[in-house]
Parts: sequence; structure tokens; C-alpha cells
Amino acid sequence: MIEARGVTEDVGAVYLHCDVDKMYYSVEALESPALADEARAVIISVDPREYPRAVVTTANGVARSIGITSGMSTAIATRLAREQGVEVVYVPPRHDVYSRYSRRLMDLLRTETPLLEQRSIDEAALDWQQHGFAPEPVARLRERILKEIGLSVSFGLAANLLVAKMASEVAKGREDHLCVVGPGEEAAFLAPLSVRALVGIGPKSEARLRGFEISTIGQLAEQPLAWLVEQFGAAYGRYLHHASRGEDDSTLVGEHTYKSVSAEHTFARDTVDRVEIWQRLQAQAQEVSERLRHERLVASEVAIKVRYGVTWETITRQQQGARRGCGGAHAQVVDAATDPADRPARGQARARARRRSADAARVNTPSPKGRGGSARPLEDVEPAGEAVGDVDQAIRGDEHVVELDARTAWWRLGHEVRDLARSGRIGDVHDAQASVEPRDVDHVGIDQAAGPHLVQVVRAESSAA
DNA sequence: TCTGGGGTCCTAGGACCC
DNA sequence: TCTGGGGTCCTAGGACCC
Repeated sequence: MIEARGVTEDVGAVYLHCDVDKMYYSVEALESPALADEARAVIISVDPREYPRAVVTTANGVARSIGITSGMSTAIATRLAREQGVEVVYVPPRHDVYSRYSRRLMDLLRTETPLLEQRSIDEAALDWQQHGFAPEPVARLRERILKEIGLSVSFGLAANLLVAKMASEVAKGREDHLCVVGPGEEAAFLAPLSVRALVGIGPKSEARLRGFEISTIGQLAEQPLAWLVEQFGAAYGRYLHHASRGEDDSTLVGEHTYKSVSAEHTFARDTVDRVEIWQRLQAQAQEVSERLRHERLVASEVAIKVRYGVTWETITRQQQGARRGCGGAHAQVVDAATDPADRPARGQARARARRRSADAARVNTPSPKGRGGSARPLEDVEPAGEAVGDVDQAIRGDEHVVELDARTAWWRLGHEVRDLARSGRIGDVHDAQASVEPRDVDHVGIDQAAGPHLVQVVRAESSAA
């Protein structure tokens, strides 16, 4: 609202999206000033000689100039550097340090707005209505952050959250690190950008769109809604239609509530060692358990996810546990393994385990996008002033996660497992059933009768792809 | 050359109920 | 004895984001 000649005029929403430039690298450079003008390629990553499957989290300008980008395999980045005669420095990531800086930044930003929503460790969206679209207040904020924290932040200013975020990306390449998109200018601002730049369009969708000779957001915006829905499904089709026109009516919701909690791990080398896999699984169950307890959450669904093989195939098994009345769980164990002997030179398989909690539907608010409104992830059992009994329940639910995981002990028990081991690798398991009956899992004790379920959990795969 | 770890959301299909 | 159609719940899989 602005006051003009005594009349209050509604100027509509204004959002400021903030995005820290090269967050991890910038923090490391603040902590170790010599890094700031390092002439070598600095890669924030564990050393690939120790962890061959490491990836680049962030890289400095020198590294970027030779084509090293975030998410790239560190081994590949290293090779790129070698080919171009550039020396490389690896700086192992220190997430606790980045989190500390992140908290300081968010605290500072909160002093400048009535409503802030943290979007990731280095991004936030702010209600900026009180300042409007003028560049000066943003410039002052940027200076303040530089002075008080030392980080360089880029800003996008727009009438909706989607465009503000995309503007902040464009701002990174500008000297003043600010991009303002005035009301009504959204579609024109987006039109020349690549479809890949649109939030929600990744490699797969980009490829499909290019197949239709659609390469810019402007071209996407020209497509009829009905056609997009037909090609991409109801929700995504509608999203593409509106987003490409710069339309977004989402609003800031303030504090974030988790819908899932998970832990995952990628083995340094492929493995079929069931004891090793089992131990890792247990450790991750423990980790998720502790986090749930710490957050005082009850989970109602458990999922296990395994990813492996040349094609990085992912299989998941999940089970709701809410029926049992104390939450239940949702754990994911991601990634397993194939026999390295099969692919000696490549070692594609990675294994990780993720445990995720979810769904204890009894908390009132139905999911805005949920299917019937009853299922809700993660129940917060300690809203202010909750009774102790509820805390007990939280812990019970939490133990349930572990318990359900313990049921999985059949992984390594029984002669069936020996049979499986003899088969050499997961991909060789035959006659597996494609699904796990929840009833079966309920009845599974830690006994040999449960053995065959292993086959169900790690579904048979055709060999060697 | 060979792919981290933490998340979110959507869709398809089967089971089950009425 | 064979079979409809709608709604909901649940599971598996996939795409995407930082």
C-alpha cells in the first residue's frame, strides 16, 4: 500500500528473491582468505582419489571458466582441468559452517521484511511490498549483507514469486546483482529465455519440448493449454502454460514444515555384501530415528529405495503404518549395488539409503494437493502446550521406525539369503514378486520365514542391462 | 567420465468399497 | 453368474530443485 494524496492505493504484491552467489565457495573464501584470489581451480568437493564418486558442489571462477559446474563428477572435473593445464584444489565441504552463515543471513533478512520464506540454504523469498519496485532499498540491503556477513547476494524483484526467482538468476550476471521485472512485464521478460531456465523444466522436459521445436519460454507460452495438458499431464501441463506466461499466484507461507525425513548413502564401491548393506541400513534408520525424535515428529510411512546398475535404476518399496495407531513410518533406503566384477571398469552402481518419515493423517489440515485430504506426512506431536503423553507417542512412533527396520533383519538371515548370495548379485535373482504385501511385512519377525521377502524387496532385474 | 545427499510433487494402476 | 462405475486409499516410479 502506498499513500498518495490521502488515498490508499493497493499496489499489489512485491516479492524479493535472494540468492547467494556461489555460497559454499564464498564461505570458504571468507574463512580462508587466500582462497579468494586463488589462481588454481578451487572445487568444493571431497577428494576424488578418496571418494571416486564425489561430485562438485561449488567451484570458483577459474574452475567455471574451464567448464566445471556444480553437480559434475569431481573425477570428470579433475580431468577437464588436467586437459587444460589447470591445477586443482579440493576443499572438502563443511555443511555446518555453511549452515551457520545461512542462519546469519536469514536473521539479517528478517530484519528487513515482515515475512520471509527460506527456500534452501542459500535462497530466500521476501515480502517486499513496503519497498515497491525501487532499486535503492535492494541496493542498500545488498551492501549491508556484504558489510556484515561478507556474502554477495543477487536479487530478483517482481510481482510474483516465480518471476522474482528467475529474475535473481538473471541478476547474477549483472554488475549490480539486481533484476527488476515490473508488473505486466513478466511474459516479455521470460520470452527470450531458454525453456531450461524455467523452474520445473529439467533435462527430460527440455528434451521433449525441443522435440516439438520449442526452445524458448516465449514459444512455450504460445502453446494451447489443452495441448500441453495432453502432452504433459494435467498438473504439469497447466503449470507450463501459466509459468511460461509469467503467471504465478503462490504466496509466502513463512515457516517450513517437513513432509519427509531421510538419510541416504552412496557406497564408494559397488557391493553385494549383505552384511555391509544391512549395517548401513541400520545406521541410517538410526539417524532418521534420531532426527524424528529431535523434531518431535511421528512418521506414518516407511520407504526403502535402492538405486543401482548402469541405468541407475531406482526401485522403491514403501508401507504406511498409520493403521497401527502410532504413526508408522516411511523410510527409504536408496541405492544398492551390483557386483563390481560385472562392470569392472565402470562401477556404476551406487547405493544409498534413505529413510523418510511421513503421514500421520490425523492432523487436521488436509493437504492442499493431497488426494483425499486424509493423508498427511509427518505429524508434529508437540504443538505448543502439548501434553507429555503426546511426546511419549512421538517416541513410540519413532521406535516404530526402528522396529520396522529391524524387521528387515531377514535381509541377512536364513538359507534363502545364502541362495541369493550364491546367485552373485541382485540382478540375478529370479522369480521375484513385484510387490510387498504389507500384511507379510507385519508378520515378519526376525526369523527365517521372512527370508523370501528379500527377493520381494530387491526385485529381480534383468542381468547386466 | 560416470554420477552426493537432502528434499518436493505428480501420475498410473490396483485393491477395495458401495 | 456376471459385471458397472465412481470414489478413495495405497504403492511404485519419475521428474525436478538446491
